[in-house]
Amino acid sequence: MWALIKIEAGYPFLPYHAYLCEPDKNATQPQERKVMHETRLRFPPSPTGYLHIGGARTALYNWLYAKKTGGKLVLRIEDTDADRSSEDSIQGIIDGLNWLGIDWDEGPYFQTEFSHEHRAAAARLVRHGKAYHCFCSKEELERKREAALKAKTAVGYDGTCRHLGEAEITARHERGIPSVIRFKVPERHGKLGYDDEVLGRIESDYEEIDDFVIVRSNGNPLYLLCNVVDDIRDRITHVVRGQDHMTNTIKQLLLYEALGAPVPVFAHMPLTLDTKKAKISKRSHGEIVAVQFYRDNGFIPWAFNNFLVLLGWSPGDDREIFSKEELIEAFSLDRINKSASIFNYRKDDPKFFTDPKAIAINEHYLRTMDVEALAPMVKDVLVKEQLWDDSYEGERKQWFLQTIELIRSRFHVLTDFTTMGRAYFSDDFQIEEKPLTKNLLKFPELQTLLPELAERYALLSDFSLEQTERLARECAERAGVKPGVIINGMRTVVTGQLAGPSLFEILITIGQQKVVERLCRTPQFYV
RNA sequence: GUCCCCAUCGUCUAGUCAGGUCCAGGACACCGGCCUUUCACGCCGGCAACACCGGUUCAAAUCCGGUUGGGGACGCCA
Repeated sequence: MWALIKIEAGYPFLPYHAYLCEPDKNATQPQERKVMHETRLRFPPSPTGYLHIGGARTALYNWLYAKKTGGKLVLRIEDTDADRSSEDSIQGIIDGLNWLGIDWDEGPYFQTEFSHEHRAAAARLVRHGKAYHCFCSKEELERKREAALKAKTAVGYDGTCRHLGEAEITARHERGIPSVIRFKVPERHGKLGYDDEVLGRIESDYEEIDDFVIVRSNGNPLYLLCNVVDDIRDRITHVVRGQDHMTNTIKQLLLYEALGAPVPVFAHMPLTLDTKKAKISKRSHGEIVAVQFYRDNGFIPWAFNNFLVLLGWSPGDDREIFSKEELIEAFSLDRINKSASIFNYRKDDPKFFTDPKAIAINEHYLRTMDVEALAPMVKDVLVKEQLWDDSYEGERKQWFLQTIELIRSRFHVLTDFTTMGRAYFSDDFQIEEKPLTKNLLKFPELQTLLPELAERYALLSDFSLEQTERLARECAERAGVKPGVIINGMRTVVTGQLAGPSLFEILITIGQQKVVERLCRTPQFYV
């Protein structure tokens, strides 16, 4: 069981380390022998919308630390607010985590399934005089709050019901006056605090802490309480969450104490802000902060994780690209940054649809990862656009892999295979405006030259790099134009693109028959 | 208004705890060059920051104090 070993002077709590120790009867100084229990972390999203990048990053950090320490990650859906929770968002969150490849060892648990425990805990606190019924009405409280705000004085509960007598409480209950349960913050002087793994020592004056509500008037327990009760039950050893929870942590410390439970290690990660330095949220930023958006826009899952982890953490050296194993190895809580980072997405930027660094990291993986590993991801986007052919996994597998290899260095996201790379997988593709005018319309002679060249290509028994290039250059020479005119004209007609790989490589890849057909179609673009 | 947290290039950051090796390193973005049938990749180069003031010290991005700025919390939301 838990052993309480070391008391830190001046604080009513044991430092967390103490709770992670097992007593050693033989040791003379048992506090020096720290036997760590299995680390247990949790990701507790509230199902009020899709998974957004802040949540994903929190999940990632928890997951990484669990993996690093050989511990467990618990997924717990905090659905205590029935009004705002939805089945859809539960599924959305799970889908998002699955896509990212963040797996969990236990759960998903649902907070509502444990409400009896939360109520029992609240009842126990009341019984022990550590919480009390408060009969102040919402309106009254709101009025006081407004007044305090207006008078520019402290905003917070004034303790009206804190000292109500037994008889008075019973009387009010009998009269049917609704009440909430408030936690009774101990009357102590001095400070309350904990050692944050990221921020260091965090302290707060007891006087600053208001008696907070733990159970609503309808009997439903609130987050502050549920969260602690669940963490105790789930034996959570490390709480890694955003800095927006810092004031909650102070209050929850009191709850742990009142419930007689060991305090976990806390690590508060910096928040991710938008380009105007406001906290990112689903409501004000929409799809650009949704994990799903990155899935749908051709991101490689691990590349996205790699980007996210760098938003507020660094390994201490110059490395930025990590394999899963490397990242787990390199990750640590104490190298998490203290200051908030900005998610530098560029709204309406024609070149970058999100943070340029995210795209850069994605490109890196897209261009360097093993083609065999990339192929299934390319398959997914092709399937979605009805460009997939089963032979790409059968007799044309080599062709498929080589084609990916040929075209990927120009791509940024997976969906580029279906847009810029469309002509490799389908005859139904558009000629882009720019190459049309620049490479085709500008040279009317191509209307006859390209079909002529097509005829020669059709007769070629050896449709090779050397032969296709030789005939193209001969064609240019006969017509008295620069080879580039022929080459870029062909690129345009064959791929629809202004830029691409070496043209003759393209021809071989697309194949003799299709190349001939496409070259013959040249005149139709001039009408 | 109160409390808490934070502060290095445009952005992500290294360096801060153990002051000198930092007229501050890397990445992305941007600009230029090389390569080239195009575009990209790649390679080479460039631009660009210690918020401010004071103190401690032989020496401060680094330690201390203050100022300013930014963020967060202050709910019968999570």
